[in-house]
Amino acid sequence: MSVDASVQLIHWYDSNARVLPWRARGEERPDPYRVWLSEIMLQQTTVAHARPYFEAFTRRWPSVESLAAADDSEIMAAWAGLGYYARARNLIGCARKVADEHDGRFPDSETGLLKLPGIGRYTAAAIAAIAFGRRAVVVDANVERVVSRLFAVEEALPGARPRLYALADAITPVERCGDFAQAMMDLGATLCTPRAPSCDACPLADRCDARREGEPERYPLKAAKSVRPIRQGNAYWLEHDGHVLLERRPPRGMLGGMLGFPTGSWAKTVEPGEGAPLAADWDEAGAVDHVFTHFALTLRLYCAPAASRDAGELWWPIDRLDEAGLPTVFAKLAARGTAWQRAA
DNA sequence: CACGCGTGGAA
DNA sequence: TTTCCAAGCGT
Repeated sequence: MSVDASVQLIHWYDSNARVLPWRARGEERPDPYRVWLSEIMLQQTTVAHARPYFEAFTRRWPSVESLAAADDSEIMAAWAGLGYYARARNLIGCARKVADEHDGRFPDSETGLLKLPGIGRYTAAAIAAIAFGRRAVVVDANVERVVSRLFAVEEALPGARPRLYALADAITPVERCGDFAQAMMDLGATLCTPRAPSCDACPLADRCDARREGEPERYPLKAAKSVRPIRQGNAYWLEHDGHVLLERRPPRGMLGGMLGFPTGSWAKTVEPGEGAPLAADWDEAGAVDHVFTHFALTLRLYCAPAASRDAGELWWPIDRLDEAGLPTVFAKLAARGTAWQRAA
């Protein structure tokens, strides 16, 4: 594929680009803060899922300085439901570093951006290209799919990554590099899709080796993946005077830094009632199932009234649990606990 | 470099 | 119902 093919793709993008809230309109350069925020939210996340979060964040925190000044707990709660919570912790660290050490301006080079928490190779390249017009090789899962099809790459992921990167590098132009990157991603998201790609509408169909072979859906080849293990555990709903006991989870690990109900251990098999925060007449209130990336979890819920509330503990008003910013698995438990409370 | 790390929509 | 997967990063 020659450079004029990238021009061809950008031409397609000029009339087919998706309208997205973080994209600048017309000639103006997009706001680096909004580009950064969108790129973090979009990591492993669909546009449809990220969009309302982006709208809420930018309305509440219109600048990196305002975000840097916000409380951790407010930002974590606003992120609740978006998943991969390390992104939110790194988002906070990055905003404060930019505000405190870079005078509120994002670095305009890949190497500068790479020094910031939560910004890896893809995101640094994307921000450099989209926000600052730099020539950068932007390779995400969309680009890997498009490139693997264009050149019918027979090597499987993840081993093919260096080869796909080199191929992407070879077709990346200097001019309008940010638009080229977004064009590749829009192409992957709308036409060159994982299943049933719309080759008939593709601006690069006449240059696509996979299309020529007749099985574009076969690419990218992927290594076989392992089975997802199943774990179980217990969760505890302790109630007093219209409040329920929550705890802030440790800053690292599963759901790190988020609020949740006390739980015992999560393991292949867990005894009923294991890990209770205190001795009580626990009432069994059913169970919830939840599937994470690398394991499936069943949590049994135990409910009991508490004799008192200790200072230093986090007791949340039950009728305002929807404002607590609970990760989805705990939001499911909250629904069961609320049902138990109403029944009692 | 392999693994840990969420979620919800589509087929 | 199950499987796949979506603008990856940190360790």
